[in-house]
Amino acid sequence: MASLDTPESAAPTPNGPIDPLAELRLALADAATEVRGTPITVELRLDRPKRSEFGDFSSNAPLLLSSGLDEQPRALAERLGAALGRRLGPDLDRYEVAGPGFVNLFLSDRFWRSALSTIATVGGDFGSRVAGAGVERLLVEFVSANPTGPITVAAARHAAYGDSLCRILAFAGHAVEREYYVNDAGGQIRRFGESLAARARGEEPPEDGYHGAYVTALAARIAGAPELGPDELADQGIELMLEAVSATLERFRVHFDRFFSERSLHADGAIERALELLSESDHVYASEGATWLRTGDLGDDKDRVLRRSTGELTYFAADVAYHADKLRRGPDRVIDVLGADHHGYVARMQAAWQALGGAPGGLELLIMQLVNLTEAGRRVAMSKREGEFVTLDELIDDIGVDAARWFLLQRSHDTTLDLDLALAREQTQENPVYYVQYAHARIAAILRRAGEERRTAAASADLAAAGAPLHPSERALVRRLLEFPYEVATSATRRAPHRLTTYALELAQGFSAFYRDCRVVGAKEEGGDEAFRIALSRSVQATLARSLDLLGVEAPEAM
RNA sequence: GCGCCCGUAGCUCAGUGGAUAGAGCGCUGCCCUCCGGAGGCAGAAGUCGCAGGUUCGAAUCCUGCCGGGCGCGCCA
Repeated sequence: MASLDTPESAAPTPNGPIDPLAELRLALADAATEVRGTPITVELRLDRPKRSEFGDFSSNAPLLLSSGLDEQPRALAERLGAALGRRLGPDLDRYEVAGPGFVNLFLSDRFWRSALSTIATVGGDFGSRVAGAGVERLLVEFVSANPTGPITVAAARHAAYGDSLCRILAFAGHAVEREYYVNDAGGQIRRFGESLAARARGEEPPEDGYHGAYVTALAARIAGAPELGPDELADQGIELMLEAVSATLERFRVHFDRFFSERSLHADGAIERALELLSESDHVYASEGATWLRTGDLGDDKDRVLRRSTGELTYFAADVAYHADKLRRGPDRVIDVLGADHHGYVARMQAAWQALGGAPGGLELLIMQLVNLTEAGRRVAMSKREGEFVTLDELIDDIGVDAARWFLLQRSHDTTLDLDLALAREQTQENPVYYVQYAHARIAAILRRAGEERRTAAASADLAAAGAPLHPSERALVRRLLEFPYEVATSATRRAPHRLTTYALELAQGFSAFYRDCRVVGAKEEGGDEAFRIALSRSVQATLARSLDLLGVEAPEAM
């Protein structure tokens, strides 16, 4: 059963009734306080019942509130329903007490009309939050793929997820900065340079080097490559690779505010400064010729090396310095999106964060699981070393940006994902992304057909005024719209963009049912309310467009 | 061996304490004088991995097993 409660951080804004459902929840809490006689401490929710005979909304509040009281849940439910009825007045048709102690609410047309009126007034901002408690300044790092090769499908999932998450967080009212950490230092860069040097001379790269065909092509683009040394080649190769990566990401509608270079941390002494800082707080010690961070005392399995016995700094040392930099910039929260192969890294990074003086919970490490591409049951292998992989550019060429983003976002980030290329390639009803886009385009066609005059009339009509009785499909569709603010808030707090693919699909289906049952243009002929239906269609269109925008998918006017 | 993630319909997966567990694909059967048929409707299909526990109530929380993926460097 879908829960319609609002997460704590998504309290209704003080500047107006932009969320009718939140108002309903407030009325419920108010009524519960009256019935109980003392302020309530438990979180009360309004659920969406699975069966229509259980009402438009359902609450289990009596079951929760009766604990510790003498009163039976059903008796409490009866009093709660009555108290709620006094608050909602004509917005409530009736309530029923059911099961072990649920109170089921049946709202009136007056409620639905008034709710749509509110949604239509808010327009494209419906579901967004511009103020209120819980707004944070967030620094989100994602992708951060090594600049030694093209963006792969695995990194593409990170890109789609991180970007969509940022869009959602921003829409939910947070201030978001997006950052890409460029691993342009260390052993792999040396191997990259050596591989370029070998290819430039027409030789095979070293055993542990990079063997992809793109390395040869890259070497060919560097002027005078055969005469250059590995370091110089690596420098130029990384520069070219980063340009390509950035272009691919922009093509994928993913934009970063900053590319943060690992090498710059070495160059400007930031790592040394971070080490000094940690030494002052006694988190660092020397042993076996190396310098260690005492992560074992802070939840990690063991201590970790910052400076090798050879004198070289580790990748970890640079990352610690990077996070010291993030911390110094003062965001309320730092979010890193990491690959599944980095989950062993989480404990030491959290330990380092603590050692740096970061607030508990101030660093959030999200682990992305892997992507498998399937094509007619066959799995497409991906290994950057062997050069046998599908790049994001190839994926986009194959199935398009919209399908690629939708399918990569469709599943929870912590589950492995199978992407069926054959299905994603379909431009028919079998493909959910086209289904949703089709619904959007169809509404656009209907509104075009309605014409300027009817649209203007609908825009200026008093939607909340009494009118023709609403069809069940109309009420169901308004209710689906009302869930949008909750879905946005939940997607944000749970870092779960995939919820919006489900929501968009359900909203599109709700519109299809409405379209089947109710004429929009010419509604009067069947006793319907044309202005209401036009406004409803517009609101659905706007909410579909917003949902797709948060996913980074286009909402076409025509297909 | 230890750690993280996962196990829900034939397939891919939603569903982080509520009533008879859902969607998409696939399958079966219907519906185009009707605002976009690139669509819609109906149906078949499930021991929610297994076993205990907590609870008025568990796919959901706890414990133990089983199965799969990924990790466990003075690599990045």
